Amino acid sequence: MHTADAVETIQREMTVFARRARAAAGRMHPELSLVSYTLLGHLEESGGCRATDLAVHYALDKSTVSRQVAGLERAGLIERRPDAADQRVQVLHLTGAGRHILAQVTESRRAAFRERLADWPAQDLSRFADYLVRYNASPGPGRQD
Amino acid sequence: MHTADAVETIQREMTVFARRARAAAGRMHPELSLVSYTLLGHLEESGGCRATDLAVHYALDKSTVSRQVAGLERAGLIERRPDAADQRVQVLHLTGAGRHILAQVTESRRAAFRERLADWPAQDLSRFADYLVRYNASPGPGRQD
DNA sequence: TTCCATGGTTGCACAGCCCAACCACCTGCC
DNA sequence: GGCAGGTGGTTGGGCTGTGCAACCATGGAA
Repeated sequence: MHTADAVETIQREMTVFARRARAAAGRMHPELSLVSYTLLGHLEESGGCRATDLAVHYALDKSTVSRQVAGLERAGLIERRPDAADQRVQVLHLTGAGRHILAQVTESRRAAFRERLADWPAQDLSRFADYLVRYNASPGPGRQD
Repeated sequence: MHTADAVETIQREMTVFARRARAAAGRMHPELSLVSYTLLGHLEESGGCRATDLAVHYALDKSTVSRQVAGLERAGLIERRPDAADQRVQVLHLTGAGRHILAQVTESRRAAFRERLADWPAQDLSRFADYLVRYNASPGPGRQD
């Protein structure tokens, strides 16, 4: 495959994937949208952070994050803790329930991916993962984090 | 990288990508949403098809496609032609303007991807493209096409 | 001819998003 | 101290994309 074709293909396939991912996530886990899942995952990974951090990391408007966070708190999946050093700040943390749901959804997502990738040779899997990381890590439009 | 980790990584990175793609596309091309772009692209590629075909291919509700198509027609980017064999059917075709805009957006998207992938070795590009095709082609949740 | 399937549209509701305006707090400078 | 400008967060308003359900028109088979 020539380089130009490869770039073209990557563009098209990434787009197709993006077009489907949200809907697929919604069908798989009606209880936790793709957005919520992502935010929860980030909280777990970071061990708690501010709403602004989430907004910056995901290139979302702070109002969007604010409403998502409000929803997640209403659902009892996260809690806000005051920051001792700055009264404006609320540090967001997963609750037990949040951690539980996140683990469940992660597991079922993982199972779906595993099934889908079941017949891939290990080396291909590993390379694919590497390429995705490299792609997402590269600077580009829509990447302000 | 172990297989389990690779699967985990692929899941996470694909999700991150999906989270960003729509917004990035919107920022890059306010005149043509990711959805419209995708539909136009499919029309170009297929040389004209029915709304139902689009809906099936992209796992969208037919009402969604109907509205998208209406918008694209209003914008003068596509036209509907009656199907001689079935009076219910409207075959959708790109107009000259549609072809023109699609080419522009494709080119600028291609440029963005190219820049982003500029320092990738050709072999990696080609393998990455191949993996994405393979992934998208595999059956899985959210894939009814 | 009658009945069901299929292609498409419309009404309705909802999620996710952004922008702008706003409040509360922090920080630096006078 | 006190004011100005920056920062974290919320709220109001509006748009797009989406699905579901109900509907209409046409096609096709019993």
